[in-house]
Amino acid sequence: MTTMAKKITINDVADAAGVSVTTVSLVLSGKGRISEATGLRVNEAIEKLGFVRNRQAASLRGGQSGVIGLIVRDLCNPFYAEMTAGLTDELEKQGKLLFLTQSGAKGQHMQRCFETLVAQGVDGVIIAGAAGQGAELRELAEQKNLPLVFASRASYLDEADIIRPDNMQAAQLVTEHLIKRGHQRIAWIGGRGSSLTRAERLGGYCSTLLKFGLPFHSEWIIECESSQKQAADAITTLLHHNPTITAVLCHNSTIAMGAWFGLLRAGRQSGEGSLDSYYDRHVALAAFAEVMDDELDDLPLTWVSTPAREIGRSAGQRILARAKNGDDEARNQIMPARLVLRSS
Amino acid sequence: MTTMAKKITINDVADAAGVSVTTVSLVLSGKGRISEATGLRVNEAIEKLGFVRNRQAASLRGGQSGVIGLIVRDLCNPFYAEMTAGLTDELEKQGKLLFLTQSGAKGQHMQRCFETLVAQGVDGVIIAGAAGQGAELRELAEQKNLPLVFASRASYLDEADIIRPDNMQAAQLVTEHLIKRGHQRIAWIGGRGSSLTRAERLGGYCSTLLKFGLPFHSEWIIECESSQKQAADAITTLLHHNPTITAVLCHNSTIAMGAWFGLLRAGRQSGEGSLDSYYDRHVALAAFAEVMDDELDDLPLTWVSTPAREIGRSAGQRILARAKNGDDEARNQIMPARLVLRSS
DNA sequence: CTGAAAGCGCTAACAC
DNA sequence: GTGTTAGCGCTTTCAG
Repeated sequence: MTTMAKKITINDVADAAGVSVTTVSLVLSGKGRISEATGLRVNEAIEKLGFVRNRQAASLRGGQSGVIGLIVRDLCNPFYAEMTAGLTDELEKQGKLLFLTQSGAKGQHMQRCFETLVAQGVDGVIIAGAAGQGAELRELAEQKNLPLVFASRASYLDEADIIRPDNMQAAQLVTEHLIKRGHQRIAWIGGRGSSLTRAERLGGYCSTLLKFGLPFHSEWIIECESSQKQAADAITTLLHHNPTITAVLCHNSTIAMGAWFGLLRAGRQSGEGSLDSYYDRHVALAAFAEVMDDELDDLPLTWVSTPAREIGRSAGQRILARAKNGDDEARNQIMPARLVLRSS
Repeated sequence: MTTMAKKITINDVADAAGVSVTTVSLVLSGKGRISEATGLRVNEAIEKLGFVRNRQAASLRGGQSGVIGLIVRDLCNPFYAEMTAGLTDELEKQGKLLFLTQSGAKGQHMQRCFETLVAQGVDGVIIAGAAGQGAELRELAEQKNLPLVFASRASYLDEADIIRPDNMQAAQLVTEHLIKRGHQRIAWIGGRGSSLTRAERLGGYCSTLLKFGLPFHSEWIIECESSQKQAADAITTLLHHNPTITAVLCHNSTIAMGAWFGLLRAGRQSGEGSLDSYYDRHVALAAFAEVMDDELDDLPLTWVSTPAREIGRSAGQRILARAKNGDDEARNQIMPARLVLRSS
């Protein structure tokens, strides 16, 4: 603690530059037409004094705070972490800032978070993982006349302004890919029955099978925790009882890793080769990936990705658009998945 | 967009309750002695009007904003994600809020982030992953008279107010554990040579070996990316060339998973049993874990954890303490690791 | 093109 | 206990 550095305000700058505060403010925001000379003088003074504009005061008077609030269910979940990273990137790029709050796994603190953010004067709120409180929140936001955007992993019917992955299309994409590679007996491993994301993906998987006139067996759909060990065991059992299966869809990267080790153990390594040469020996693996996982680079599998980061970015653009224009345009934005092929 | 709800201020509340703004303010902050009756009346009015206090205005006048800024290197890194989660938890518990910014992997945006946070009037800044810019930042903060706390994964010599894991102690802990279980030939797998965290851990590992008069072989220390495949290959090669090794320390959970599969493949499964019965057959595995990883539950290994979440929490407490008291007390806080035993 | 002055919503002296 | 009043630092009419 050297010098109790007195806070520099635009008044000080105005004095130093020999102009009025209005002029300084104008220079700061680049609004009114300021003569080159004055502008220069003001900027010099700013530089010299090390002035930083107090945004709180600015927004108190002006209106927009340049701050967006995020309520995220659980930051440690890689999907949300990645989404949040994408969001801050986008916001910072636009010169905005983010308030981070966590609603808790079951959304216990949702209400409190929302209130806090409102009190801070945010220009909009993004909810990542609504935990079924969509309707109330939307009402609250409307009351306060505050832009609200949802970013989710699956669709919630009662919410309107939402950005989410197209889980069904993702599943269709990867299923169709496997079919086109000649696979006719495609199984599914991973996810809990209660997962909405999984349900949507299963929809895409089943519908694609139907579309190609392929058989659908509910015994080929294995529920399983996201654990490599469980996945390895699951795939082993599955193939033991259903040796004709030639391809397996994995609900996420952990499952995929586990499945791969399971295959290794069973001597039926995954591979992308044509069926003719691998029939009855190799089983092809494909997986869903919400975040890029370096681990997957080592595996000979094809995966379909719905970049969480992109969802974060879009959510950022969206909330800013809504905060700027009084109202909004597009709603219910669905982010398509991309197929990433592997040979290895 | 139903009604352009006019913003409610304490003036409205004061009117509605038939008191002055001071009284309302006092009730809000619970400071002055307010009579039971008035307090009740004010709160009723607040409730009825749906008033939310504008914190920007409050902090503009009062001083403290109740907001802390975080500059994190990369949110997608599980360590930082967990740390950030712990931090927001702590702050929210204390009624504070967090601004989240990302400095980028190489700290490219550090300066800009810092400026932005200052402009927003934060009460303090936490830096997670300083990327060697500690000194400049500390100077900047001192200039602005702003509390600054570092949260790191390893020690940076030029930074003072820092909270970090005790990597050396962690390594000592786990190494000593292995030795006490009878292991005398302990190898190391994982991490890049450029990692400071790894260097500190290696220090603890080596010094413990020395302390117990055990041999140290540099060939037993394998550098390796955090990939299961590479870890599996590395441990296989290692044991092939050095079959007498009885235990392996893994730099993180991915390495541990990979090592375990490598052992499986080689038929030398990890186990915690006494050496007598497993000698020359089983190899014991131990690992460092910065975040709890469910995957590890499946593995028969002992690990030592430095909870990233705790570091976040401590950083939160610390910055708040510094923001409250003009100055600080403890510095360079080192978070000890905890040994978690497994039998399985 | 630039300046004077009126607040944004709230808090903190200081009165009563 | 409660009311009056003067700002916090900035933007924004409205005059020059």
